[in-house]
Amino acid sequence: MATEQMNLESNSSLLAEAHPSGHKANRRESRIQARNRERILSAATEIFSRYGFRGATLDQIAERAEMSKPNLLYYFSSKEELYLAVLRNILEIWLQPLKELDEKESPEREISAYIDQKIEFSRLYPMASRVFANEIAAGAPVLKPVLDTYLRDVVKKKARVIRKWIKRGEMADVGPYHLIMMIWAVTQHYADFAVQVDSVLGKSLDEQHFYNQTRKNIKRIIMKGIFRD
Amino acid sequence: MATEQMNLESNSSLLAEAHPSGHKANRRESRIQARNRERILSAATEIFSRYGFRGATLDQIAERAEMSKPNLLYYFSSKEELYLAVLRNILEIWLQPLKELDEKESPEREISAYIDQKIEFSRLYPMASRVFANEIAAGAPVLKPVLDTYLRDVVKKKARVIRKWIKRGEMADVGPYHLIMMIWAVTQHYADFAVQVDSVLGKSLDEQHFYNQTRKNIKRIIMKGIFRD
DNA sequence: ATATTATTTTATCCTTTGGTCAAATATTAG
DNA sequence: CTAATATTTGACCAAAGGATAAAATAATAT
Repeated sequence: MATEQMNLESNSSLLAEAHPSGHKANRRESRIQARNRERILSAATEIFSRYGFRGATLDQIAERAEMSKPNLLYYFSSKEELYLAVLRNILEIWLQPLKELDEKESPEREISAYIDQKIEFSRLYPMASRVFANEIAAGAPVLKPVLDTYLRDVVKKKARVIRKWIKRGEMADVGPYHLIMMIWAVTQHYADFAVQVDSVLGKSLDEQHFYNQTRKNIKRIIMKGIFRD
Repeated sequence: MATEQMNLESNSSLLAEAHPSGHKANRRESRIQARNRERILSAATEIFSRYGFRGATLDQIAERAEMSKPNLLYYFSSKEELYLAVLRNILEIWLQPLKELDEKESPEREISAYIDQKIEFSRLYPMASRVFANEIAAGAPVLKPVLDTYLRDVVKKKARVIRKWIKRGEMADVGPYHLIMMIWAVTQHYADFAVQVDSVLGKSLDEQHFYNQTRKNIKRIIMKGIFRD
């Protein structure tokens, strides 16, 4: 079992919380605390990805994390809090690559790099991707406020970058938002629908050959679709 | 509330079941039966789409369908059976457009039509799309056998069609499977991630202008990506 | 109209689940 | 080594959830 987990310290003020985990005002996170928190988050990511927020049970998560349920609740005092911690864990790195789009670089290089990073995310954190997808598909009960403000602003800013490239005649005149969402859709598909991909092709992004082939195909079509060759 | 519902009689042997609803060997479906079944399926689609199989509750579904829970269970004798009925309802029409890809027609026309149909599906049945997405993301506990056989075969057949077009030099040399999945991903995105789209753009496929703009953008990029202009 | 069948509801059962408590058991500090 | 603190667990609880039984109410057929 791939212990899918990612680090994220820079909460950049969104979804921020007073205490690192809503506990008492602890002085510092002990080694054992850090270890258990991580184990729990990893287990939770797995279970939430499979059953969604409502469908996941603390018993399952606790079992995956190899500890008793009360022990789990000692670290995260409610299911909601745990779910929030998992989402917080995901959102920032999900969005990070987009933030890096730089108008001063060539669109070819930038968009190509963006696609690479998104596919890499799908490969490294498929479960996280599915938790995120699940939250969105469920109507984003938790993330909606963040999407409405933070995500919206980031995307708007980057749409402006793309528009600039278009005005400079460096790429085709496509809807910037649609382009961004198209890249999201295609790259996440291989994580969110991994089972379907496996049914149809018998392959997964874990296989390097398939991974590269996927990357090449996606990039070929999109790049050719927005640049003159 | 759009009463999202679709008809599907031709079960084409997959996911088939003995009796129309697993009940006693009823002679015929009465008017009231048909009406209630439909109401339940519609309600179930809505609730399952929001909470997944596990997260959905019969109470919620019954309430949405405006009947008591035992009454609901009179029509579908278990939650599983209801879920299966919903999925059955979805799968065939989800796949129908792909089946229509015809090698004797020009790839431009065929792929263009395919994209159109998939977007239309996202517009008409967003909840159904999310139920399907949910099932897949959850590891396809119910649909896996069907995906492994039926879906696999259909896609393989159509990949062959695309390969033929490529050999004839009528389109670019892209991986047929990746092309198909790319179209799935992009078109479904607007249904499965509708909330996100709304957060970022404040628009939905329900708005005709946005619908057309989306369609145009997707097709522009993909078509340009696989055809020389 | 009456018997038969179909539909609906009320009451109920049993299991699961999120969460609490207080008692143990480790761990760390002095 | 001992006191204080942190971690862990077993026993519970109340609410929710899937499902059943049996009685009541409608429809339909003859």
